Amino acid sequence: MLRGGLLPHLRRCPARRYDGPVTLRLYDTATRETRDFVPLEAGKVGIYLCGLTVQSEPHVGHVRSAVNFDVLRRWLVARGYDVTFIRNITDIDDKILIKSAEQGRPWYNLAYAMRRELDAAYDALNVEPPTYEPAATGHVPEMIELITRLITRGHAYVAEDGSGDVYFDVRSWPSYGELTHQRIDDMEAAADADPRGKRDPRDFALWKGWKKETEPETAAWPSPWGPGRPGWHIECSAMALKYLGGTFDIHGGGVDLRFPHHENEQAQSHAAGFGFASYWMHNAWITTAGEKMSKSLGNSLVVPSVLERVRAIDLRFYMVAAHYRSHVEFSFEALEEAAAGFARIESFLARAASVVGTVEPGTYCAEFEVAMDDDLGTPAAVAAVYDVVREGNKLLATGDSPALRGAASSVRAMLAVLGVDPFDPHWQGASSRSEAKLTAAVDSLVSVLLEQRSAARAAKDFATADAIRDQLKAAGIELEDTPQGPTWSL
RNA sequence: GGUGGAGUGGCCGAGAGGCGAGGCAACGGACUGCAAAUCCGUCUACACGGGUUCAAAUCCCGUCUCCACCUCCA
Repeated sequence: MLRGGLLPHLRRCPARRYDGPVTLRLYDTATRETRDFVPLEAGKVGIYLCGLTVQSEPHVGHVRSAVNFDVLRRWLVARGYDVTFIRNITDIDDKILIKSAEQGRPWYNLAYAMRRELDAAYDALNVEPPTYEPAATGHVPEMIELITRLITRGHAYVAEDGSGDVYFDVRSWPSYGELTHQRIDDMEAAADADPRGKRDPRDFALWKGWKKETEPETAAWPSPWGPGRPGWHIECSAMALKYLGGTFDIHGGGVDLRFPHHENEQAQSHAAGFGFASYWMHNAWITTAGEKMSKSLGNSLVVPSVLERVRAIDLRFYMVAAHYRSHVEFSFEALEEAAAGFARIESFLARAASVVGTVEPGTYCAEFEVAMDDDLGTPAAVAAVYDVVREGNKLLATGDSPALRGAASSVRAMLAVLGVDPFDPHWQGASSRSEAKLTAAVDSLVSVLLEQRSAARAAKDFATADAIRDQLKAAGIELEDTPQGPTWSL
């Protein structure tokens, strides 16, 4: 399992001996501590991540969650685990119904369109597709079964107001509030909310009866309590239990989901007799102007807009360079700084490739492994990458060597865990065929100028040589003189 | 009212009792015809006030400011 220590020539990433077995430690929101990760079944990990409610275009905050958990998944796989990764889609809910009505189109049309937008955003950021992505509307029978089970066990009841709603009875479950360490009596009762046949104002809906006057018939499913649709919380419980079993390893989502969503999921799942999640992980926000993104105007921060200004790989690097439990104050300035830093890593790999050819991803350096094992310490992991890049840059001066190959392959391996390996076909394939043709055309034109410049330099006609360089620079092309000759980049 | 999180150098961002995180920017040096890139070096900070300790950014007490959740928002 231990794969570090194969790069003894690297000063800051030396071979290192561990005192004990390699152990991944994760911060568990439920216990509020970083503890050893022990899977329920050796060698296997089941993860359930709350995906999105597909009601509008995804913004960078949404994809941060996906990126963070994608890194978790990649690291678990790197550690040899067989990972089952389930991320759901909530494709029916109040907001979808309201927005689609406003837009004058069927709710399922809006949900599907936004789902495609979301898929595109995930793909743009190199978030690997989950093992399976269940949609809520495809699992109504499972939800009905779970609700029935809760009613039978005395933890849920049909509303007495004839609405067809079914509620979870929080007073029947003494440990309600356990996940977020709150007492029921301390919770702010939904202010002046219409009790709608609830026994306690904190009871939450498992099933929502169809409202004939305002809701389309297509948004109602038959059930023992009349036509209606599932509540949000029961959806995730039902899908997690179906695909991961009664107990599974990790349940993730954004911090805002801790309450009520995850609290409710846990309560109803436990009340139904299941062990549910062993670890709860929550990623922090990307904020703008100090506020959560959904409160901001947001339009400029939807993923496609952001990607008009920066490359997707730079955006992902920016997200991964911060710890997943830390607030990130989003700004294009900071993003561009991160991109400048990432360019140095890329530039090393490109120059190394020109010397030793393409190297396959190799071993991680020990510091990287230690950092990742410590609750996915990506900031320290990135620092370890920079250490190897620095050593690699020094090695470049001496030409081809096993050490240089080792450094390049190590950098690739570490970047791959973070999902930002520039040689990953995912990023390579981003450019279109016409772009490739364009690049080839520019290259042949630039080559002509470079030959002229070389001739001028050879003749010590530096005025001409510099004029050519300035001309190219004005066209947005930077030159770099290397031992192997001049190279250009945009 | 209840429950969490945050305040770090010019900027971004780690760390969490001692052993210079890292990056960006800037400046100096090496290299270069000059640049660029690269390498070496410089810039030593932790909201405020107390306290504990041989030692505090880190622990304790208090204060200020900000954010999130308690509304079906990642």
